[in-house]
Amino acid sequence: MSNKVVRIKDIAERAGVSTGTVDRVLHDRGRVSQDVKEKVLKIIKEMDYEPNYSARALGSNKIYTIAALVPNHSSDSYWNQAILGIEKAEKELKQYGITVIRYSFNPHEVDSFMERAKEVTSKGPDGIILAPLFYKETLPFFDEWNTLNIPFIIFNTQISEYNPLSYIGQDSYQSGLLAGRLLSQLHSDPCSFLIAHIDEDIGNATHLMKKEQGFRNYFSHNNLSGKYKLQRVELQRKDYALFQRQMDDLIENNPDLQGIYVTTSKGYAIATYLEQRHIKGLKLICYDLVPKNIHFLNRGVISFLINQNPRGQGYWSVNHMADYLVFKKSVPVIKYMPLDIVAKENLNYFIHEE
Amino acid sequence: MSNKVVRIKDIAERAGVSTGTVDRVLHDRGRVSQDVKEKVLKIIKEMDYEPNYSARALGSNKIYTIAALVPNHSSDSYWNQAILGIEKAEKELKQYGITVIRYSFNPHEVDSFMERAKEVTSKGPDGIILAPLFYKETLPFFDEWNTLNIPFIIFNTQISEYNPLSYIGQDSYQSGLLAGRLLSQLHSDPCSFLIAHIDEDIGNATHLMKKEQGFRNYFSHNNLSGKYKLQRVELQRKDYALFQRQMDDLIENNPDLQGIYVTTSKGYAIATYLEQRHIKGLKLICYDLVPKNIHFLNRGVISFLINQNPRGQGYWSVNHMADYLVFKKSVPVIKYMPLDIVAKENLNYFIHEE
DNA sequence: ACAAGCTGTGTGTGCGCACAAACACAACTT
DNA sequence: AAGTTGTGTTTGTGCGCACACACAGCTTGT
Repeated sequence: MSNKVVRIKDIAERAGVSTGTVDRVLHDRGRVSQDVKEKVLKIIKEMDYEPNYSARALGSNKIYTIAALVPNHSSDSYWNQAILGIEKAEKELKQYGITVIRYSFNPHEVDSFMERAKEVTSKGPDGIILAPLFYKETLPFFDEWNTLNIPFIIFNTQISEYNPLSYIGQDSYQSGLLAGRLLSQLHSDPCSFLIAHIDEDIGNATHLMKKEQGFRNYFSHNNLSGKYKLQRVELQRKDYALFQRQMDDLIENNPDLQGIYVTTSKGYAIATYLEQRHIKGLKLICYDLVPKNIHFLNRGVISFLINQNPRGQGYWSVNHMADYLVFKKSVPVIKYMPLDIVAKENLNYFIHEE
Repeated sequence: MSNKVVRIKDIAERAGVSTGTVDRVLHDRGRVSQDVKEKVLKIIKEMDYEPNYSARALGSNKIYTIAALVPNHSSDSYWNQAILGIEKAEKELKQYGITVIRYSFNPHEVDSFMERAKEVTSKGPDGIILAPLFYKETLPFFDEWNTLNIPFIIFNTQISEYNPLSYIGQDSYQSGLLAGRLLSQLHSDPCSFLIAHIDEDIGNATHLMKKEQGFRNYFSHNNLSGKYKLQRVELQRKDYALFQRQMDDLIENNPDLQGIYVTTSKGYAIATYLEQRHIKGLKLICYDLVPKNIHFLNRGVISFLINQNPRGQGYWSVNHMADYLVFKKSVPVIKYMPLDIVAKENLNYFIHEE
């Protein structure tokens, strides 16, 4: 194969037409006779043409606005990290005419989300990225954006219907499986494990149910159901005294309790409790590199963290949208983020990740 | 801050000079008076100028050849993966005029390396990437390339002296620490662990020594030296009967042996032995997602793999070289790859990684 | 003293592409 | 028959940058 890069001009020459015609064929802008179109397409294929993305970005000096609909619970560094990723991508893509406008909502108030989503819709951005925390309430917006022809990318929480341009995030079920593996390897003798959902309405949070399902299936698939006893518990931290009492009860009633799997980033809540009560030896696994979790990981109270990489999720969401809008590249329908197992010793690479 | 992207033209305007002058300042091509240079630099900083890399790559239609000096032991999928990463980068960068020429050598024969390295030097490429497996023999080439002004990037094995443009790979010491953490968490009762170097001349392989050092230091730093006994062993598989006998001896003489840390990707050798001898319960940790290791990871013989991501190393090596040559970006002196902990359940994400 | 070389500066061109504008020509209308 | 629309095509311009070139004013060497 030749090492010369094929340009539009080369195709035009071979086809005996001008570059403008080739351009119209490439972008399907019409105004090309059927036979010429076919001829050009054939030559494009033959010569294995690949557009020069630099030139493409340079030539079209459009300005694209991307709306980012992201929770903004300032106390929750998880979402802040997602925003950091978004901002990083924005900085890199600014020169291609990408501007990201953030619309933040309260992740615990549906109304707040609805209001912001309406605002986004009225602004008519070129693309939307969002973390669809409220399943039911989000669907009508998907419908509307589809009819308005606004592409949208979802991240963090998977919703396959209503064809988003792309989903970016983890496979919750698989991460449950992984958590099962980790806990069972940390304690190989028969004992009981807890599955803790903290501060969540798990009826509405399908991804947490998937995590639990994965966790449970790890044990059944590996014939460990007889060896380990599993128990689910839902906890709220609003009333901390109550939280403590519930934990006290759990510890007391489960003398063979050896491990706890927290399905969210709230593992630090249990870690705090364990330190207060001077309970040692209990294996604790939860999600995400928020400062409190890192604190307890370093102290050995949390054994492992599973990194959901919110920063990467934000970054790739914007990036894929830009690939679609600016470079007209095809983007993958699903981009599963890796399930990073984080211990004290490899923590740094996930914090400082570029 | 304004959302307008700053161009060379804007800087020229503000400085009251032409774009050519700004260009000369930017590339330090001389022919600019000292005061003008300072003024322009000041304005560049003030306006937070960032070059448009698309335009930069577009304008200069040079062709760059990068020489890749990589082991090619066809039976070793580790290096094949590195090559896959290199090829992926090459494909992406072809349109910017990057061509990668591979020079493969036998990783077990110094002469083979020397010969190829000489060949590379005589071809005078625009940049060189290499895995410097033979420390002593590589240094003279570094010297030569430095005088010839050929930038080189090393990966996989770190050599800090002789200022390479960049090192890409893992922090061996840190990965030893991590291995210590993993093994000690897998077996929390007092016992003894083995550090196994297989098929290597560890006198010449500094990175393996660093791994061992890290591993040992994990235990001393965490006051676990009393609890766990550590023992180093060097094994060769050439004579497999001998290998087996050595292993038999080790098992017999260490009744409290509970875990083995293999400093390379050769963990599958020990896994094979363990299966043959029907030895169960021994915890095994080693490196890299080569097929045989994956096989034993799936069967539970290997507990965890630490992924050194050869694919990523190859990819980033070419990428950084292109950043330097084509886009004139500054590249980081060290890019440490993350220490990925791989279990059966998160294996997929590291295999199919884009 | 005057060509030759150096220094500091401005100008012009082209990279591959997107897109607008211009153009040619046919098929209709009125 | 002249105008009107629509279709297929070409031509031209500009994106931001690198780099070759032009040129003026100055310093040398002979």
